[in-house]
Amino acid sequence: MPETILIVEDEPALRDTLAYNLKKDGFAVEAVGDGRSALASARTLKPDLIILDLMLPELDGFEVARILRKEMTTPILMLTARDDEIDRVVGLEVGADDYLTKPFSMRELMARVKAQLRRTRLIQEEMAKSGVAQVKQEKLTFDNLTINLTRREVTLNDKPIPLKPKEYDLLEFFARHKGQMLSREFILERVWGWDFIGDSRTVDVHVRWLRQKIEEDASRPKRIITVRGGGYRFEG
Amino acid sequence: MPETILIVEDEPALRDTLAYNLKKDGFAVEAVGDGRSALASARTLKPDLIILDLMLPELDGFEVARILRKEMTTPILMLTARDDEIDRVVGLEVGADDYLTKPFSMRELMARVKAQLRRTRLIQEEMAKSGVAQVKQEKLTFDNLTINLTRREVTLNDKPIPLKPKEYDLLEFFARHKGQMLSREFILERVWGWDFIGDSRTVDVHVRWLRQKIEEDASRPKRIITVRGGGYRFEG
DNA sequence: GCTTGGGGTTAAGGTCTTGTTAATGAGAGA
DNA sequence: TCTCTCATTAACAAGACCTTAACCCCAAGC
Repeated sequence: MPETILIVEDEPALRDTLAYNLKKDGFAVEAVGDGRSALASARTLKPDLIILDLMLPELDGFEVARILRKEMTTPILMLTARDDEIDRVVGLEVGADDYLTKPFSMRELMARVKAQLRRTRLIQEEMAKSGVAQVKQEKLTFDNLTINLTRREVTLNDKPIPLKPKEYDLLEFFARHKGQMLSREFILERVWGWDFIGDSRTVDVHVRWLRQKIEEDASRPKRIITVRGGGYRFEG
Repeated sequence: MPETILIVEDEPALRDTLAYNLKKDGFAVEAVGDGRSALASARTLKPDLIILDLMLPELDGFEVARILRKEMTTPILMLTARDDEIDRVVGLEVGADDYLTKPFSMRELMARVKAQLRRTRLIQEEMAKSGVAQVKQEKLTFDNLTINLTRREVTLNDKPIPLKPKEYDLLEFFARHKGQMLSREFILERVWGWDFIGDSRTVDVHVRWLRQKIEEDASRPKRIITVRGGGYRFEG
């Protein structure tokens, strides 16, 4: 439900500030520090907006933007250090949707993020209006398991699986972080909310319910793997 | 065919500079100096983008933007004199897509104009690809339920169903977003308006009334489905 | 084999969401 | 101004859902 934002910034201090402020405003935030992880995260996370620093280790922002542009229409907000890079950033070469020149104020960034997201929503609206209301349905697919983000519905072998709200949230979160080991604390923070006070065993219970619904054999899970002493890992 | 840009700026010097530079880059430019003409031009000209100064005689930029937003999705780039107006400009109150704080460089303006237009073009391509009809739809039909958009009338089994204004708005909105989960907040924002302050339970009540009128068995709805923890979903 | 600790499993409250109804208020039109 | 319609909100009921806590089981180390 909350909109997801991917931050790609190698400088830890700025990255944290960005993440903090966006979270405070109710966004689901994921932050990475290099180009290669950026690609990976963008692909599995399917964020609603990407904040991308131009200067990056491994694979610079130019490259990342160019690649992502071919794969998705997700709006990209570029962070540049030098004013004279603007032309390349916004031009056909990269195709960012917006940019900010460092240093910038957090207020300005928030304003631009919101403007960008609102535009996206407006456009979808427009598409719906101009005819058959078939907006593209966003989905995450793993074999015979599909999570339809637009419908907030999960199907297994094309049969809808009724999930309780928290189960769905949890599964979506797992799916967006496929292959990563996720500690109970991390899951609680992101799915339940930073203000959740309670037992981390709560996660276990929900995992069990999920397993019963999406695993072939819940007692021998293949999708949601237990990492003893660590947490869980979703394998797809 | 060149893209058309409408400039709304009361200061002649700046207006001419803007027009000159945009023309030089191949845009078709129309420039006006006050809010009232802005509305008129925007309506007849249907520009691809509007550059709108905040401070205007007759009708200020806030008002102009607010009015135009309800009529069209044309991207609006706001020019503001003061940094602290950003929040209002980009916020829900006005809904500009981008803004520039005076003074700004022409290069920066051009960059933002192009970014904005680029995105619009991208989206249109996307729309074309997904085969969305260009023609305005007159009716939306779902089995035995028909929504006549031009007449603003709903029939079930060819029998007209009397709907109250908000009920109709809500139903049309659902219909245009068939298959999408819609949160109460989203519905409120779109059907009630950006500026609606109030209880999200309001939606529930209207949904109930709608269900009573268009569902076969209102207590076991097949069209307007409750998505627990999420909102509602119209299934057609 | 035994011990230990983490994870699995279950069911009982307690809490939160939604459905439903009715009263109040706002606004249009007579 | 009065009347009527419609929108909004409050309040309660019903039921779905979440959390906790208790108990069980298994894996790994001894």
